[in-house]
Amino acid sequence: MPTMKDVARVAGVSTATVSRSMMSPERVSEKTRLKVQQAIASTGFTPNAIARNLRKSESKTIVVVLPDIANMFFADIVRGIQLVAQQNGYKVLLGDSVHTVQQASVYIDLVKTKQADGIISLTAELPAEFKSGSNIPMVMACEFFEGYPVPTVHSDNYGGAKRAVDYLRDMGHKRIACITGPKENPLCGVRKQGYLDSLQQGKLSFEAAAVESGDFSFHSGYAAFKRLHKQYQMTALFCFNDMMAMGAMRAAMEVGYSVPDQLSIVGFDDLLFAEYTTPQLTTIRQPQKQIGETAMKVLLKILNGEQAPQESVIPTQLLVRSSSAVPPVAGSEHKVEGS
Amino acid sequence: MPTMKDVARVAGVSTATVSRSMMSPERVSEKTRLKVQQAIASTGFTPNAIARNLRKSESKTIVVVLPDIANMFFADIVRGIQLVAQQNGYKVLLGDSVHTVQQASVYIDLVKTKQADGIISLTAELPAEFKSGSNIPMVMACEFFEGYPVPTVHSDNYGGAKRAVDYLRDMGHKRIACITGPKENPLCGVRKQGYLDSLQQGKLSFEAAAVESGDFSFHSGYAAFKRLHKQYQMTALFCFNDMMAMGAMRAAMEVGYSVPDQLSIVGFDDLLFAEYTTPQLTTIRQPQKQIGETAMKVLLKILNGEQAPQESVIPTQLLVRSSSAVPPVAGSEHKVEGS
DNA sequence: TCACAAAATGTAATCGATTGCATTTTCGGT
DNA sequence: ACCGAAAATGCAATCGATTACATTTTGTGA
Repeated sequence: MPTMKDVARVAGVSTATVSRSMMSPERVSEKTRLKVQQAIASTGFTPNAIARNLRKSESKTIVVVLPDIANMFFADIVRGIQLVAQQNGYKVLLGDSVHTVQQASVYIDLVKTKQADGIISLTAELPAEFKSGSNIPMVMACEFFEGYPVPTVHSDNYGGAKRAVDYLRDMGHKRIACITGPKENPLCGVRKQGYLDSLQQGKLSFEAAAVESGDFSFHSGYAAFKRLHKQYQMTALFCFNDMMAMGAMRAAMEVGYSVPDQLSIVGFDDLLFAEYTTPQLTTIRQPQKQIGETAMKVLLKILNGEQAPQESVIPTQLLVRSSSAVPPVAGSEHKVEGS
Repeated sequence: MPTMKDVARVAGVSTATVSRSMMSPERVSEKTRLKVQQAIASTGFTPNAIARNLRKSESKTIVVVLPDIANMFFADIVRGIQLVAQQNGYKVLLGDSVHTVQQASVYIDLVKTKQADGIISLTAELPAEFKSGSNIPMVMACEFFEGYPVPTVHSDNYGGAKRAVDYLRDMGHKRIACITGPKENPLCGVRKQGYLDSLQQGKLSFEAAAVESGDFSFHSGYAAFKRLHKQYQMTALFCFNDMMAMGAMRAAMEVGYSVPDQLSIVGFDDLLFAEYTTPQLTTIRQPQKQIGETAMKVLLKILNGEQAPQESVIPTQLLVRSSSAVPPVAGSEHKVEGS
């Protein structure tokens, strides 16, 4: 591999001049700049970015940590990050942590070892060091630790959940069930509060039997519904994400509910696939691209040493499709087995 | 940030000793190694990998170029790559090329500039330089240029397609339609040959009207079916991927086919979602993880200067689920509008 | 034509680790 | 206690670029 020295020799100048004709061409005369360019072409020289990074101690690279590359929810967030990063001369690399802290550490080490300048984490499964604050430039998107010292960007989970349930109430539903995510997930607490507040606002009483929890997967939604429908007679169901909503929809159909006539289902996320289900899923859309853009902007501020907002909340949006409708008229509800 | 010099000063040794106690501990006495370890801990030192990479001129990092991070088909391939990479001390970073050659170049430049050691490309949308052979360590997985000098790993497209159509024939289907991918995609030519050969082997005549093409997206599958069912009366449909199969299934149901009673549908890929459709999709499974593992193994050979196979073909597998069945008895076929 | 500021270029230090070679220390054997 | 080999350590060059500072060249006005 040719180095700058080779180019310098061929062009008959010093390496400093070669470097300058790339970094700050205005400081080099037209004539020599041309010579250098030709020398670069004839040698097939590509600057060794490692050496440059070492010298400038920056890599113009940021790493995005994903908990699961198969989870399409993150795709548009990454696109948003990429857009803003590119506009500011940064490269984006992705790391799949496969939901493990250990793998996440590998990517975080890239920053510690100066191979990357900063991190945007789309997962909360991170090494403990972040709980006490660290000096690694990092932004969390989508998830958050409560009160942890890491700047966070996420959508309006409370507002979105409340909007979903308000919508069902407004159509006249009185018995609204809910499938939550894992209880320890802080985001779930917030969404659940939205659910509860909407019920209360509509003077509907909360029943513990109306709530089941899953782990955000299709199968957990399926299983949760199978438990749920035995213990609670409902006309509407709000799920904390689309995957579980799809699983629940499958389960509901299997046990004889017709959707949306006897059961309205609302999800959360607006996955691409939410549109492809039959019936198409009504859901709360998270503006993923905007979340990504915002996260990157916050990270840029941190990298530039500016003051960065500790928390950025992005509004959500209700998308009404065909999995939800007014409640069934009395007598046409789904009959629970054995009752 | 503390450097090795700081550690050396604190431990009262030279930087060489510090380096050695990390790189080759057996060459350092027990006593000093301990001193060094304490010094490392007390200074909070993390080695600067950039400096190391510069010196050793390797980064132990490989980059995987994805055409579209939202396409879940690639997820398990990445996992397979990651597994083998990790076992061999390599880090894996992903780059989303968003189907553009320009973005792909950015990631390829990482290798040219020594920030990464090699590339596994999951897309054929690459700069022209590869057509004539390049000295960049690279492996292509899933796609391939015909006759290009880049080692390739892909599944048995011909055999998979033929298997799918054989299966439909064996159940008694006589009118088997097909939705292909873009005609210019080399992989499509191969799959189509599998389709044709199976027809011929079953003494079924090929009709041009039985074939429509899409671009692998849900919507294109949907649109292709809407064209197809007007021009060809079929009892079975083979789609070149699952997304299009899902789109076609939606379209088929909309125009009144019942699946699988009146129409059997078989896809290709085995996406996670193929299992979640109603009815569940029969498909040709590509062993994605194995493709990833193989690709990484090939890349390792290249990186180690060993002889690498130019082409590796991974067998596929037929997964029979509920979107396919024996053909309808005479009289119960779907009636084409207006006929 | 000369003086002097501005522009162009070169010299050499630097980034932070690794490592070949030289030097010092340790230790077993006598 | 002494010798020599082996083990441990240190010195300094090196990877390939960037850049402060020094030096040379160019160009301008009188």
